[in-house]
Amino acid sequence: MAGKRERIAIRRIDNLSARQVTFSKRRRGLFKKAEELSILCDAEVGLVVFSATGKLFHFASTSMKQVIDRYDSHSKNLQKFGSAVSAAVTCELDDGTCARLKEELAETSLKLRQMRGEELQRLSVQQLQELEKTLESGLGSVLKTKSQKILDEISGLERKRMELIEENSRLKEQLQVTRMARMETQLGVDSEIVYEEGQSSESVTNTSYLRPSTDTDDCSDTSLRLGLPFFSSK
Amino acid sequence: MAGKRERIAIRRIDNLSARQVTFSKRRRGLFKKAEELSILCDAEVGLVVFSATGKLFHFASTSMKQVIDRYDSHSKNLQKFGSAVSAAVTCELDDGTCARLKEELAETSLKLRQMRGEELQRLSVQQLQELEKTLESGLGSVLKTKSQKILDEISGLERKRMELIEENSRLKEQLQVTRMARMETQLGVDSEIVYEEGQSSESVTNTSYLRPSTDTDDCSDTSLRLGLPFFSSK
DNA sequence: ATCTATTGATAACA
DNA sequence: TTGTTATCAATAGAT
Repeated sequence: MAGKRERIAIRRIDNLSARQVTFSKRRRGLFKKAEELSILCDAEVGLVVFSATGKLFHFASTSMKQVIDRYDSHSKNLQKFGSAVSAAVTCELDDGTCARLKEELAETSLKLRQMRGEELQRLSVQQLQELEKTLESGLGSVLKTKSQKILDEISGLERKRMELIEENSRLKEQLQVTRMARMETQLGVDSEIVYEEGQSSESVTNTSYLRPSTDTDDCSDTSLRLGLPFFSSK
Repeated sequence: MAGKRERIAIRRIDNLSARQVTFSKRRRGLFKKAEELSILCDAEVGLVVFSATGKLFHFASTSMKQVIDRYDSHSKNLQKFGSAVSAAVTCELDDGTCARLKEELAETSLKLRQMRGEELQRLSVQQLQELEKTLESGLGSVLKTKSQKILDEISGLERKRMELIEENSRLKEQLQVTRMARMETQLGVDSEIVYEEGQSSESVTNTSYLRPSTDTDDCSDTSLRLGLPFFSSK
């Protein structure tokens, strides 16, 4: 049936459609792996891909802006120019703020890591106990919020479903009226027209107007019935 | 011989060294696939990865600058002013570090608050699920660490207890020897001395030397017995 | 770092 | 495009 697969050389694929197919498949795989790496290893990952046709695809574990900023700050440590004096002054003015920020960040991220279960060795049993309480209460809130969201989603969907059911009923009624009008029209013309139209019709109603007596009880439109049969209790 | 490999769940790897090993392996794989995609499908690819320890890894099929510029021009129709005042540009670059720190701090403390169960409303069910996993795994680590610490404390106390018991034995022996010597001395002097010393003694052994026959089985040092009453089975 | 049993990705085909 | 399958490639766990 399928692929007698061979290893392929890593060079541009000449065939256009094969190249496009491969692009789709490998792109998905690449993005999947990028995300997995960021989750598994707690890494910050940014990935940008432009197809040969110029279409953009991107992924960032945090945000692309953050990744790019961080990348710039890493690689631009070796870039000085022009007004070095004013730059130095400006920088020094901010040093105090920066230092404080760094400290605060260090402390906050330590707490975060500890909540994730890292670097617990230095904590006392007492502190661990407190952390445990905090985690349990946080977990409780998360579970509660999650449940609420799921319930909200369900009722939203239910509402939409009801709206669609209503609309369906309206459409069905209109359809019925239209068919009636049609039948009355037919009664006043030559029956050959029925033959011709029967040949060319592609509508979902096909030839049902030829047997109007079964129209209301043959359950022709099953899409209206999903989960809500006519005998539904109310 | 080698790997009984199991599928792994895509969630943060708790064990630090395992996480680092996986990071190395998967990072190589990811970069390889990024390059292959760019070659095979004639795509422009940019990939940036920061390890959990902050180390930077990057790949670009053309140049990172070009990729980022192209990304910006695609995603931002609201461009910044070009090359206005060089001083202003310089300032922004230097502020970059500070601004980035602020951003990072904001994000980190948001994550921390979310782990404590606050500000969960904006999260999707998916994200809540992730948070739940993280909390559960963190809680697991905390409980494990706490248990270990308690066990360590217990064995530490046990060790000290044993040391004290040993020391006690030594002291008892010395005491015995001393008494013997004393008694021998007493045989040659007035017995009144016994009375005087009995009055001034404040040692835990108090006057037990008056009844040496019970000395070896009366368990004289009660400080070692807390929670271990005399009738304790042993 | 090196080695494999396995899982995972994907080239060719439908 | 989507799905299937035979194969190749990546990699988790062990050494």
